[in-house]
Amino acid sequence: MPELPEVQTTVSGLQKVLPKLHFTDVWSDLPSPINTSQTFKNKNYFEKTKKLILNKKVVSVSRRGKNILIHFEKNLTLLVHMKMTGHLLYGTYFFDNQEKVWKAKEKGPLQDPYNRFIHVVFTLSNKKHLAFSDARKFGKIALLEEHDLAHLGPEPLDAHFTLPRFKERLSKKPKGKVKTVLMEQSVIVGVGNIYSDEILWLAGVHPERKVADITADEMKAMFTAMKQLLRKGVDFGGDSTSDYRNIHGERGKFQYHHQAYQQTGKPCSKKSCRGVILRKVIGGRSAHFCSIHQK
DNA sequence: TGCAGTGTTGCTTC
DNA sequence: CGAAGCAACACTGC
Repeated sequence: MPELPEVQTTVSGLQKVLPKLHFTDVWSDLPSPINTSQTFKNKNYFEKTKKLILNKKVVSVSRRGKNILIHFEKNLTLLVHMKMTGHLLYGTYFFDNQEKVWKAKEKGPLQDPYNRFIHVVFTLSNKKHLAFSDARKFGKIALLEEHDLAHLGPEPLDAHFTLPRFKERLSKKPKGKVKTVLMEQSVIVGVGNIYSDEILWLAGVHPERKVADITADEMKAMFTAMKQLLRKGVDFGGDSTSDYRNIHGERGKFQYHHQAYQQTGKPCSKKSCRGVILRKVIGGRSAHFCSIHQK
């Protein structure tokens, strides 16, 4: 789910609704949420954070890599990472005392089954809610700290991110397999399993090629494919192959344009290529690629 | 029915 | 130091 285009879709949605509002309450089903040490899983941390963010106006919402940043007045920022199965959902919710879960009042996409995994609910000053659902509870919600973003590579869709810079970043890991390196957030942010498969299919590069052996032409092809596919992902509102939803509970449409990801066994759709899409575990992730044209 | 597979990432191990 | 493996968790689908 959430790679750069999905996170950007969520952020774009939040940018339309959150600024100028403030949170009037925060609920969470402690101690079940959310991920590791300094997060909402810790009751003291939750209470402390709640006290800090309540009644402060949201100034803006931004994205850094796959991190969502909600900026409040007084220089306070809340970081939300959706990891595998997180969603931020905006709507009017109510707590069902019988079933002990939050439910959306609206009919429509927000009635989605993922509501039953809501673990955090922010009540907003317009009486609506921002709910965080997360089936696998890998997600992270915490106050932003300096070191959270320190290790991150450059933004691939930034206009200043050029081909020479792309080569320079990848060459930090000359011995790495190219698919793995593309997904490393310290090299470039935003690319995950789906988009890396699609980028390498379009560029015609085998996912297990060592970075040091990639030719200049191939570098250029990967760079172009990366910009093109991430933009396409944003344009289609993200990828809902699995459970990604935007803040209104609606699906993205990038999944209808996969050429490689989860296309195992299908004929390759590249013009006059006779290949078939293979699946292989590379670096612990399932990689999908054409048997012929990705060399 | 059981087990393999699922977007991420950070920690441990070699 | 870097690369690889695995754990965090819970569900879906074959």
